[in-house]
Formats: sequence, structure tokens, C-alpha cells
Amino acid sequence: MATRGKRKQAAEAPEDKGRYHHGDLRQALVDAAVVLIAEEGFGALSLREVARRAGVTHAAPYRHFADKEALLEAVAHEGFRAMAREMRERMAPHTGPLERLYAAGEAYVLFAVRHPPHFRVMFGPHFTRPMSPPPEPEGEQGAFTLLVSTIEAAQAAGLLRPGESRPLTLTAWSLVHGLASLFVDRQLGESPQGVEGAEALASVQTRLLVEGLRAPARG
Amino acid sequence: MATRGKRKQAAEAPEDKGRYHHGDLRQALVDAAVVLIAEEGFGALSLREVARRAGVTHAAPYRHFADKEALLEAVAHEGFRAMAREMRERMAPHTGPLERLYAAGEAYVLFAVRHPPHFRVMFGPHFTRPMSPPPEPEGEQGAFTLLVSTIEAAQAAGLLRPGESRPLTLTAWSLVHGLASLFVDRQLGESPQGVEGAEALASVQTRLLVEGLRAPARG
DNA sequence: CATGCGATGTTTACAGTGTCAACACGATGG
DNA sequence: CCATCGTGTTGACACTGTAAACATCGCATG
Repeated sequence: MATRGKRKQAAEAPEDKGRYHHGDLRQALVDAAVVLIAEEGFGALSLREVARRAGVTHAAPYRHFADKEALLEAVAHEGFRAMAREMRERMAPHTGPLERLYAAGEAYVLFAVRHPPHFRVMFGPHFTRPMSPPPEPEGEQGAFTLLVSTIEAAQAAGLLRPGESRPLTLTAWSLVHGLASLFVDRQLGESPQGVEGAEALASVQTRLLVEGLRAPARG
Repeated sequence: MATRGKRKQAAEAPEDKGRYHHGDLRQALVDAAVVLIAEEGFGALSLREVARRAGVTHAAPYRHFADKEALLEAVAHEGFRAMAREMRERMAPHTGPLERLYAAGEAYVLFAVRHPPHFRVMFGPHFTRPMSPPPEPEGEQGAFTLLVSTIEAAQAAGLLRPGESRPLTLTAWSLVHGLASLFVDRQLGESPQGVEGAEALASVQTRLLVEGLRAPARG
């Protein structure tokens, strides 16, 4: 042991996967970036501070990400995967096409409210080059695909007005995306904030929308 | 004329208002910031580059803005005022409450498509401190107020379902805001891009929404 | 087991940035 | 004509993103 070589303690987490020096620096950097954005806001995000929080020097991230944007891309990918997962989970208990559509929309908004840093990175104006599509694990549908197929299922069941599914899908997507954006950007000053408030609002809004898009044969 | 005092040429624009040294540096900086964002993207926005493009040295902006965020705030304020103006202009020819609602929604989306830098600054995640409300010239309504009063007018005329106007307003706002955001962030890959495509889409979407929110008395 | 190689992290360096303080200029009012 | 204040400049500092050269560690191979 050389006198000047201060080694890593490797005491980050007792049950880490035993990777090379750090355990899993790549993921640690992604996590640190998310926490940093959540705590200090987007403007405070710097590669050097992220590295500091991960316990490495400022150039270490370059072994895992080509540049700052690549790190943000990893955050976005994680977000897209998590959003799709949360949508699937909230839809799972339901079988009725409309109930599944409600669940999808509510999950979209709730994801944004619960994970503002991810949502901001996913849809923010921070990418100069076009973002590569998120790597989806075998057989899993992305959030958008999920929305399209849910709407088409509702149409097929005769519960939504028939015709091209694209405009309907865009309407639904715009509504939940807009609601989520307004929440995350705190434009909804007086309205009930917090997760419960958001859940209630999302529920009301998705039902209001779907009500409007129902098939003309009303019960 | 001292040998070392290189004076400003004051040849920026022949018909400037004859302000102190520059003409109107404050507005020139705002304009330069908008152009810079439009040309090079948000990441390329730096106070020093803005100053360079305005033809002054790197510290000159500090005579007009407390910091970088204050400059962005000025851009946002300009955007809010312009958006409200464009909404009023597009609504002006119409008298029917629903037609005015269509016009308002279309104008909202079109503003975003035509002025992406402003829209991004207005709703982007770049502000750490809460943004002060835009200074509205005497008697002019802001964009949101405009939307609310238009919807309430349509309700009063019996053309939209009655009841609390807040949820309806939020639905409409979310829809146009979501559509605008998706456009600006280029999430609408295959869909028709450009201003005409956006106009058509906004028209279809606003009508689709309003159709769904009509008063039950259909006919 | 020794050894060498590739993956990972560190050091050092450089240009660019936001911001501040000290200074210089130039129009304007007494 | 001169003092003053609004405006722009110069110079400095700490910080950032990024690259190159270097050091270290774990594993595969002899």
C-alpha cells in the first residue's frame, strides 16, 4: 500500500454488486443527478457536482458518458421506462377499456408529479441532438404505444367514437401532458398541490375528457 | 478626441430613439437572447454571447439585469404579452363564444409554434426563484384570464356544459398547453410539422375538445 | 502464482462562463 | 464650466465542460 494512494472505502452499500472500483458508478451518477435536480433545481446541475456527490473526481463521469448531455439522456431513458412501468401497474387491475384509459392518464400525470426531475429532463429543452429512443426491455411497450393501444381497444369495444385513432390519441396525450407540465412547472398556483391533489385533478380531467370523446351511443 | 477613447459608432440603427450610449441596450439584449436560442438552442445561451451579439462587452448587461435569470425573465414577460396579444387578435373577428374559444386555443398553440424560444423560456425549468407576473399594460388581459372569461362566456350562452368553470378551463388549458409543448419539444415525429400543420392540428384538436364539452342539449 | 492488459478513476490543463469591483466615459443639470 | 450620475469597459475570481496523460485495479492468460 503506497502511502499516497488513498483507496476507496467501498463502503457505499454493503450489498453492492461488486463491480470494479465503485460498485456501479454509472447508476450512481444518474441517481446523483436526479437528486441534485430535485434539491437545487435544474440550473444547479453540473457534471462536477454530480461527480462530487458520487464520491469520484470530476473527470470520472467521462468513463461512462460521452458528455453532460449523455448523462441527461440516461436520466430521460430511466424516466421513460419508469413512466411506462407505472402506467402498466396502474392499468393492471382494470379490464374495462375505459377504466384502463383512465388509469393510463392518471398514471401519466402522477408520474410527472412524483418524479419532477425525470419529467423535466424527458421533455425539457436541454437536448441539442435528438434523443435516442429509450431501450425497452423485451416485449415491454413504451408509454406512448401503451396509450395508443389502450385507445384503440376502447374504440374497438365501441366505447369511444370510431374513426382514425391518431387524433383521439393526440387529444388524450396532449391533455395529460399539458396537465402534467402545468403541475411540474408550478403554473397551477391556487389549485390543490401535492400528490393527492394531483391525483384528484388527474382523475377529474381524464374522466371529463373521455366523457367528451365517448361514442355517440350514450347509455 | 482623445487618442485612446474609441467611441461607439452609434450606427446600429439610423432611427433609434437616441438613448444614452447604445440606443436601447436592454431591448437589444432581449432580442439577441431570443435569436441566440432560436439559432443555437437553449444550451448555447450565455450572457457573454448575448452581449457580444449586442455589440457590447461582457459586463454591460449587468447595468440592465441583475443576473442571467433576470434577462430570461424579461424574455418570458415579452412572451406572455405577445401571446395574449396574438390571442386577442385571432379572437377579434369572431363574436360567437365557441368561435372565440376555438380562436383562443388555436392562437395559444400557434404562438408556441411560431415563437419556440419565448415559449420555452416562459414554461421551461430555468427559473430558480418564482417568476414575477408579467407587467400587463393598462386594461389588457393576460392569456389565462382571457381563456377563463371566454369559457365563462360560452357557458353563460348555454353552449358549454354549466357548472364550475375551473375544471373546464383547466381541461382546455391543459389541452392547448400540452399540444403546444409536444410541438415545441418535437415529440410529434411523424405528424405534419411546420406552421400550417400546427394550425390544422390545433384546429382539429380544439374542435374535438369543445365538441366533447358541449352542453348536453345537442342538435 | 506471476504478469500483462484493458477497464476504471485521477491529475493536470485550457477555454469559456457568471459575477463582481474598479475604472472610464459622456450627457445632463446647476 | 464643472460635478454628477447613468452607462459601458477592464480586469479579476471561482466555477464549469472537456480533453490528454497518468495511475491503479481486477481479471485472464502464461
